[in-house]
Amino acid sequence: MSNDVPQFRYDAGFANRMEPAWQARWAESKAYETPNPGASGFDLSKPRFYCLDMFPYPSGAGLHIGHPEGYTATDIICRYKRMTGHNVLHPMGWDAFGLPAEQYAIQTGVHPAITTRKAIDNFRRQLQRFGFSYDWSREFGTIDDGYYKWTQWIFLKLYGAWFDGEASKARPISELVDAFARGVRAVRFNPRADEVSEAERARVFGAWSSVDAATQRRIVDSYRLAYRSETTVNWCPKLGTVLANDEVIDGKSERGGFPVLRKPMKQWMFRITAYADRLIDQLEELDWPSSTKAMQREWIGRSEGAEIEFRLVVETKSSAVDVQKPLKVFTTRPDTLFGATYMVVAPEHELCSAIINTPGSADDATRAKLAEYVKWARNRSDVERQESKEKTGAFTGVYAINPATGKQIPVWTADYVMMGYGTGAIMAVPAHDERDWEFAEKFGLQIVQVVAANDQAGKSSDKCFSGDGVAINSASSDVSLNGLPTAEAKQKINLWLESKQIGKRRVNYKLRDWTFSRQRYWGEPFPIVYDAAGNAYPVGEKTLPVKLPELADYAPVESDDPQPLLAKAKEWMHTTAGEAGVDPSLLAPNTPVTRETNTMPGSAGSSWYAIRYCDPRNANEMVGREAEQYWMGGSAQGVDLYLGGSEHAVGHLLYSRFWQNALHDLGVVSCKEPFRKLFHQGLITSFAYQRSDKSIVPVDEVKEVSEGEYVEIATGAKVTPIITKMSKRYKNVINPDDVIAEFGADTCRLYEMYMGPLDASKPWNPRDISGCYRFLQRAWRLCVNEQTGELKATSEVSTALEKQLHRLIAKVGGDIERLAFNTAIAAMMEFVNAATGADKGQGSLTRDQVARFAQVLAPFVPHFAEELWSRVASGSVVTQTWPAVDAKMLVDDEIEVPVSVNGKVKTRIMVPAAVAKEAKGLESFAMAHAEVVATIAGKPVKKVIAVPGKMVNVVV
RNA sequence: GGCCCCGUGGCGGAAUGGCAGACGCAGCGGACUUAAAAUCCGCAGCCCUUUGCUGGGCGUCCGGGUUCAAGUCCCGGCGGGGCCACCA
Repeated sequence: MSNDVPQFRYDAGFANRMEPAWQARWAESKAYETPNPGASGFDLSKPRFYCLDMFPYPSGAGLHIGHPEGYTATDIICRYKRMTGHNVLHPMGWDAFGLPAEQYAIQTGVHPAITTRKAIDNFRRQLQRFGFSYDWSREFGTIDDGYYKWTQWIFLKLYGAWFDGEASKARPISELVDAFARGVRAVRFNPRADEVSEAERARVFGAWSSVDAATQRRIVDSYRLAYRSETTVNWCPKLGTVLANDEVIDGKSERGGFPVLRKPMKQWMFRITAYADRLIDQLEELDWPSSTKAMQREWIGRSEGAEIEFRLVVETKSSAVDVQKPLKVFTTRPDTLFGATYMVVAPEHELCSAIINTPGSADDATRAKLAEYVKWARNRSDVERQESKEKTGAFTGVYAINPATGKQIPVWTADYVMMGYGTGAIMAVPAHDERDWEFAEKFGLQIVQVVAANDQAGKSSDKCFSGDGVAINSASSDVSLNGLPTAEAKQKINLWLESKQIGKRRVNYKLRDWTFSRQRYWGEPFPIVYDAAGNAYPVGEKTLPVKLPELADYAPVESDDPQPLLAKAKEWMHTTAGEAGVDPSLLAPNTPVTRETNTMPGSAGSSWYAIRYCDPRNANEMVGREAEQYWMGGSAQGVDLYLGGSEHAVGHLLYSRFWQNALHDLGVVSCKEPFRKLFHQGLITSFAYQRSDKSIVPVDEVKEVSEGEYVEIATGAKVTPIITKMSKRYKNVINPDDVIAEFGADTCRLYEMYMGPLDASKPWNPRDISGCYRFLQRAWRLCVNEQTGELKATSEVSTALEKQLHRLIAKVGGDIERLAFNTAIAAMMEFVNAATGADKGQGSLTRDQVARFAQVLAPFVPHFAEELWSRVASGSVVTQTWPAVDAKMLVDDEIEVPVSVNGKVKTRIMVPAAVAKEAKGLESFAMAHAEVVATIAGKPVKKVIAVPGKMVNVVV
């Protein structure tokens, strides 16, 4: 380090001194705080811009280099929007309840309330060091009781509502009770409230007041949007909790990768399935990546088909298996009914247990084998199921009658049929379904072809054909499908089934209701208490929040018998109805009650935080009406830009939409969809090295022996550089703190935006970052004297540079709008290169040009821009108006137009701009041009295409 | 296996159907310097040709097609990535 480094050189030391200083000034002047409608300083005439980052989960490890990628992008847009006259809402907060924090606490032995607060403080410090323009006055965490109070309130709101299938919207539960009481048959109820049979519904209509209270309660409860149900759930013994479907990846827990079993348990559920159609249909209106929309559509998995009833025949004479009760199946191919040669029920299907538990329902040997298979299938984990798709199964001993052919067909059980989808039973058509075909081949079951492929009918009978074609072998005395194309055959058979009352059209969904209970400690308690009989009562709104009790021991006990942790907080758990604020007309205040001891999942708090930011300090409402309508309502509904990773495509992004829709139905919020525009930033990857056996060597165990040649230090063996996810194991994790120390925050921000398109996954290259660093140094030297720190400005205006500056302003503005930050930065570099080239020592930009250049830089490198601005004008650059573009400055007098012959560029000619902007003029100008004439060399011209302002193509 | 996205120099990447390779990294040459670093100026897809100015050919994974014109649109392969995956 020599001491002749100029005092005002732009380097890391300089950046690290001045950046925190500007951050302090911004905080002091509340530069980024946004008033709400009605507050002083609020200007209703400005358009709004609500820009939200997916808030982070504050982990002990601190910020990852991927975080600032999205945050820098939104920061640039927000800064630009402020400069172009918008009211910008740009908040930040913490998604802080949930498994990872609890697991970290268990590992470290420190309470999650402490570790989480510490992690939040560290995250906030790191984010602020980047100079992001968040409105910190709106900050909150999902663990704040002032926030989770309203999470609980929303739970109660949805608990107190049901889904009216007729109106396709949620309504207060009181309206359902009214409808029952008045016997209004016109009200069609949620078709998936399966716990109440048609018969029972018919019975209570018009006789509601004479139905006993317990039955009333059971019926009403079965309609609620939040309900308790005994269903098969994902149980993870190692984590000691139940998990939602999106938290289970390939049969293992998303957190920790532990095995997950399926287990029947009584759980709080959300009836998200009621919204399946709306969640699909409303995707149309959203400006979202098409891949994410596709993922949501597939996750919801709507499919149309028919439900068909098969009469059962029990060979042995036993009444134990109810032969009156037909076996229902769902199929998307009712047209193949004539080819249904056997049936399969899931091992968990009630038919299996009925046969196993009833001696004589089938012969003893068959029953024994069935019992053995069902037991085996139940203990088989999802991982095992996915590893081997070899078909397994057992005969149940009973037969069914194919209603089309009238033939007896065997009923089997096999774990390739899922209990959770459709009715848990299928009709098997081995000729036209690959799975059925495999199963039939293995167990020697009959295969009957009933659809012929359109192109070569009947040729491929040795293999299964699952496409559409023409029905064959499908006729009885009653109905014939022969000769009909698949679509028509479906229609005809559906009509026939309906006329015989043995089937009906039906839509099925893969989407399951949202499992909402967790047996963990670190989450929101449910606002629910139970009486001695186990009936649930909502806690009174006035007593919210139900605070999470202090608990010293929150470690899970690995077990197959789920026990909620909050049951350990005995004093908290046992209370009275009055204490819990239960409506005294339901329970007398002195009635002893126990609190629900499950907690809500991590996804609860994140399902509505976008709404709360509109009005985060409101103690009386979850959100004030005026604030919500201004920031999220109106013609452009929802958050104007929501940015985050694509890993939340079906979890968080679906749950949020569900809550938003339901809250909208209930009149709590004015907008139906939470996120009008969504964008995913790409993954930042890193370099690592691979041995010849594909194993990966940590970066610190490798050295470069020559250009592009790397060896493993320990062995001297050659290794190949590869691009991979950052991982502690590979020692290729980039820490933002280190990058800032080496280059400053502005350079780090700039590089992350310069790496490539925002949505692309791209590798971090430590070499490339110096390009951005050098750019800032060049720009600095262009405008500032490094020795004195004073502005370097000329008084001579260069028209060329002035034009280029206007182009830059237009280009950068347009690129920001389309989130193309890399090309915006490239344009700035070009500008600096041109201006540096014109610099004869005293600068080439005027004071006014430096000012506008600083304004263009401000969204990207705000500290740098402030530092520059402070040398040309007073005030802060971040509150300036975006510089104007003069359209006249964007055009040249003459433009260069390429002339090609037969599509190949042969020459370039200069054309007056006025001539070039019109096809005819351009054509005649070009054809008269000496160079063009020479190029054509007298060949006969067949055709000339002149594209105004672009090019001329001569066809000879 | 199904669906979606992608394939451009040594590398990251530019390019509303209209001049392929902007900008940056790495590289090369020059200036400044005793020297190096830094900085500034310049060169730079590949191949052939010319002493040189130059001239020519081939080029966006491969093969077809549409078009006056294709990296871009269509069809068929190959390769990479993501998501889903026994959903009847």
